Amino acid sequence: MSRLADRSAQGEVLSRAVWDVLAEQGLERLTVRAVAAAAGCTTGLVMHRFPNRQALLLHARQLLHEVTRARVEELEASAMTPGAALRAVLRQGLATDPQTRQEAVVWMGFLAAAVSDEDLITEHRRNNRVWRERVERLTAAAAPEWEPRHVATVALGLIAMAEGIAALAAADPDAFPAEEQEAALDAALNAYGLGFPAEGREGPD
Amino acid sequence: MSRLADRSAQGEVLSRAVWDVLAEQGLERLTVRAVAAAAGCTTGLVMHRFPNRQALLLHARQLLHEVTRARVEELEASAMTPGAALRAVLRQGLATDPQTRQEAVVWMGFLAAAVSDEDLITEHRRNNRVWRERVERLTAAAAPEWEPRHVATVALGLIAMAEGIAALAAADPDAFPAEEQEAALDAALNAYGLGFPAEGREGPD
DNA sequence: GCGTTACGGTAACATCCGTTACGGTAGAAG
DNA sequence: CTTCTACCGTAACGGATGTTACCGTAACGC
Repeated sequence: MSRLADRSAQGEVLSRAVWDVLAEQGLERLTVRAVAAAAGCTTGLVMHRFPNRQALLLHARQLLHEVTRARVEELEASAMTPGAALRAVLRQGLATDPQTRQEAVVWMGFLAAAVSDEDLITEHRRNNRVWRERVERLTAAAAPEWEPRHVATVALGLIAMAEGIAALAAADPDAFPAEEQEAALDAALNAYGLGFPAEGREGPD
Repeated sequence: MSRLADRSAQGEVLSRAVWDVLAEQGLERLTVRAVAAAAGCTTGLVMHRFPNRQALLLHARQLLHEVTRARVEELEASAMTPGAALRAVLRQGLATDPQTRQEAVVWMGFLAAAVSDEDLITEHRRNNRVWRERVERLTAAAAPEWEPRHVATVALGLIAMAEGIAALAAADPDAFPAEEQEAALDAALNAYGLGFPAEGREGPD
């Protein structure tokens, strides 16, 4: 029983080691040995936990999705208004601190790895479509009078902007400080008419 | 003299081979042998043209920047208005056809490779800052009444959106067809108040 | 026409990779 | 306490990688 828990916990430790190597050494140095060293074990444990390197990467990718999904759902649940939920959910996707910056680098590494890995690209597309539907749902809730087509277009713009800012900031943190990232996000929300009601958008209440 | 031309031309051939391998096989399979095979030569020629693999990648990265810069400057020069120039320049950064989609994948591969390559990350930052200044200049020309701070914020939003859309479409072309990409860009330009003056400013209804 | 030189292909080198097989060991079962 | 089993570290293997050394060959100067 404790064995099963240990097994699962070690899978998470190894996946987080994958993230560390991906963030600090890049995809080219993402070897089984490097992951084992980052996790404080040997390649033997890694290869007993996962059938091969590809499965290890896939598990790390899925865990990354699961972690961000949990964080996003908590943000969404604790938001006061749909507009605030939309902003909070998009904001967590930026690269404004070492934590999120590392996640952005890892995210990019998985994307680059997916070019030659059918499982990774499938996982990426599935997760991205879920993410897109979430932002569309939040956008529609924040602007109930919009037509679905416009909702989808704006949601795509917001998703792309958040992802783009994260990529830019991850690669050049000094050039894109946290304040500028958030200012760009808020300016976009305001321009779309999704800013805080007090600042311009008329609310139904 | 023809020797020098051949030398330079072969450097370009090899760099384009780097792009091909990066786009079709990904960063993990970007080996000197794969590049040589894509270029139709052997590793001997590659290693005589460049001192090592890192220099080969750096040259390919620089050539990619040079090619896109030339294309962007031509678009900018032939645009009728600053607003049209801004839109054209941003539009070429999307991933709307096989050509630009491949470029987006290559761009992402270089970014992932830059994590463990000091020269590549330096080159990336320099090119990105040049790119950012260009978009800021075009934005300021399209909206002369804006304050510099707002220009910078909107330009960042536009750059991030274009880059984000390209990344999304490169990884999942079916989910992000060309029309949706352009619609998102136009919607953003309109929302910021940078749409075509002839079309006026349209509301979300 | 001939020697020289530069160019590029071939092959080898050491190293590193993913993966596999084996052995020791710690903990559970009785 | 003994036995056994599951776990994991060690070490090896075949293959691939970046890089180097060597050698044939084709172009250029005289």
